[in-house]
Amino acid sequence: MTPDIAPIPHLDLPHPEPCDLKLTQVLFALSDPERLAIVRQLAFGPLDMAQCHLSDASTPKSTKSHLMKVLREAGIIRNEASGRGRRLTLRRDDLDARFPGLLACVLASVLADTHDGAP
Amino acid sequence: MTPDIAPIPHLDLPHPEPCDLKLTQVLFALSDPERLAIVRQLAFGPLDMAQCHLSDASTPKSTKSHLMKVLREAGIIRNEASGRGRRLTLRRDDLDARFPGLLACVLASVLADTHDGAP
DNA sequence: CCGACAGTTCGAGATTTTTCGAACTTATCT
DNA sequence: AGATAAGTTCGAAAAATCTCGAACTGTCGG
Repeated sequence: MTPDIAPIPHLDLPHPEPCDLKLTQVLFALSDPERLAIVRQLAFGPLDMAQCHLSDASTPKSTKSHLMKVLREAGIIRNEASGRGRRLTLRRDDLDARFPGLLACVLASVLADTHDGAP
Repeated sequence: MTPDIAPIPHLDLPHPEPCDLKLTQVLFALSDPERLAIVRQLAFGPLDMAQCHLSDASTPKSTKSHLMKVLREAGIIRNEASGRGRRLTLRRDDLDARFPGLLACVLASVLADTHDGAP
């Protein structure tokens, strides 16, 4: 058998078009604390994946990768190859075009939650 | 044994306090198409549960009840006994106090989605 | 009071998500 | 080239959700 159309490695991953973003999918992606924390970190600008931390630093790479996948497939973040690693960017404009104000007030609420645990 | 504090039937169900609303829980509750459709119907005012329709009219009562429970426990709707049935109300003010603007733009996006299926 | 409504709760099975290790790919460094 | 670092993908097990029937509670009409 011919190897066919080449398996294509995992460089440029698929990202949904702005018009294809689904509200329910976006809300679902944001409904997980860990993913929401990732979005919060990206609110201040793009980040290399290695610089983007999870609440538990000992979480396996595959789990982190999966969290990113859910966010990417929902159209919330862009995940591009950059050198040896990956650069993560919040798709602010695309989200705002499709769901005006949504990201802004989610971020406002998240950031207002003054990272406190116990007084 | 004494019957104790009376098992309490399913009249007044528990509703979270405004300050106890969790953003992730709210987003999760809204992330389901069926639940979002319910919220859309309540956007124009309270409704008796019997008047609140699901996409599939043949869905069992217990399933409908469960959808309402998720919305109620997230603090999105109020579910009060009213005569033989139940009255559902969107907790607009409470949601807006805790997550300013969130419900508004979710509703705006949902309502903009001009209930069309196929052209 | 009895029966028809209207809904909630419980439990079990079905479906979906999450988690994590192993194998693999690419880029950088020596 | 070989080694290492950084991630993705795959598969399977674990955990969370959903779906639905059965049993139950309360209300309203006769």
